[in-house]
Amino acid sequence: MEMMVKELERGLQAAYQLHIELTQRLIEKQQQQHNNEELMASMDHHIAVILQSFQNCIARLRNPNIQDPSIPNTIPADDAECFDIARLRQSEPVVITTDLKEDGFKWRKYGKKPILSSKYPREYYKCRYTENGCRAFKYVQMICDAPTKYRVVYSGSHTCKHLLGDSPQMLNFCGSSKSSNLEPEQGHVSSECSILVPGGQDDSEKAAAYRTL
DNA sequence: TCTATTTGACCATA
DNA sequence: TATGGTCAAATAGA
Repeated sequence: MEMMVKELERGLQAAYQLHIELTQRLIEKQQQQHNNEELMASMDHHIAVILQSFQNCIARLRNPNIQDPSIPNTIPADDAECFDIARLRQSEPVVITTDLKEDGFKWRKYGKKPILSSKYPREYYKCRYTENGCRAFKYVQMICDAPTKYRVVYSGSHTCKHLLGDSPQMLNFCGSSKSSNLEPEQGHVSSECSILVPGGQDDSEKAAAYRTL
């Protein structure tokens, strides 16, 4: 049983890595030629399906009582400390990344706070174009330093068009509409180093995903 | 001089 | 009341 979970987690992690690398290459390619939105959207869709399958299986194996993926799972206290459960329950997309390079948007840092449950401070960012009505924001928190990993939590939706390379089709955080009722832009494609955990998913899936990282 | 970052203070919430 | 989130003045860098 535990071995099955481990194997699934390994597959999930590999799928995440594939997602990250493919997305990164496609973004690079897109900056040279602007005609591969269909390919990106298609790739994103297939990878999302793969990731969801892994997450569902892991969640079910870890908690056989789960009848439906939408039913929240219980997360061990240890994990709760690591992953800030209060935030997870707000159904925001979370990204675990090893670097904080461009994610396709321009951000302005507006705050930094030490977090009690973590030895690393949390940094708060808003979209650079909030004055244009864009309500996207995120916060970044280092979750370990060797190797360096950051958890990035996104909230709100980008309504601005100021994306890197002026490619408005590049990214929209599907499922992040808790604080926005705006429609997602056409062709949501996750960004460089992104591991999307859309808000529609349940906590057990998220927790399963996090445990692998 | 403009823009981005830092940081202390204030506010909201549990 | 403790904690997290945001604001805004001060500061740094280009």
